[in-house]
Amino acid sequence: MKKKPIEASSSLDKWREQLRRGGLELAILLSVSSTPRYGLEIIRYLQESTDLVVTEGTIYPILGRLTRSGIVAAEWVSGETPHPRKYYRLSRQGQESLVEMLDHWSSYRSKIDHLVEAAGGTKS
Amino acid sequence: MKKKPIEASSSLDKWREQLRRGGLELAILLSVSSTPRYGLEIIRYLQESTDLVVTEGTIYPILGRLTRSGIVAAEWVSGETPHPRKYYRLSRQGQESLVEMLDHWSSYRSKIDHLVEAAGGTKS
DNA sequence: GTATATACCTTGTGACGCAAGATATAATGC
DNA sequence: GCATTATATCTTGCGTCACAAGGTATATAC
Repeated sequence: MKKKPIEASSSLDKWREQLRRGGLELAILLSVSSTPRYGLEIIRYLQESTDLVVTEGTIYPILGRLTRSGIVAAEWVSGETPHPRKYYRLSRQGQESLVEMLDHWSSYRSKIDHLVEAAGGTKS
Repeated sequence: MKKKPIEASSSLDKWREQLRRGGLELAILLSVSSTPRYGLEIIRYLQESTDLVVTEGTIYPILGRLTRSGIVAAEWVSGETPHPRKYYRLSRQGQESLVEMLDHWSSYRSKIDHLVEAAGGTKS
């Protein structure tokens, strides 16, 4: 028994997931924008600094995509640690993309907040 | 050739889409939270007040899902307009969900903004 | 009666995140 | 040696979702 009430993914849970996904790429880019980081390190960084939970199955495909499109650059570093690590950093193009993304994020945030205010008009 | 460089949906475009999706449900709920609205009206409202572009193929499935899960309630109104309209409003449960979603949105926004600040630390 | 306008709904497609599992390397325990 | 553990990266398969495109319904205009 026990069975742990698998009402698990309520529509609210799903929504939270969806929202998180929206900013995932941005969060990852921000993680490697000021200093290079490797995969697992990004996961830990996001968890520690924002409690955003990202798993390996999520992050590696995204990093691969970002690398292929030239937004981040990857470099293997071995010898200093047990297992070689692949460090990612923003490319020149990535820096430009990031600026645009931040701009877009800020504008998007304002739009939602505007809706919230418009809707909350009845509140005291 | 010609071929029109179908770099069409650049990775940036895709990202913008993804971000928008994250807040879509919230935006729709906010649209009907202070006053009932029908489908096309929601589309126009979002476009006019936030320039968020949502199409019918997007909104009806979402409204259907929200109705099935009891977050919004739908009511047909006919007779007063050429074509009958289906008005949506927040249910009691929907009001509770909305409060939680707003709370979550606010927290999520802070997390991303926190990352932005952390990353921007190097900027002169 | 056909064209136009408004409104709602459905189907097919492609992208995506992610759980689960595979692979690699090296240190530690016996 | 050989198994275990720890760290690290990568891949596969599944389910979900937004959305373009196409379909249905109603009423007015010509």
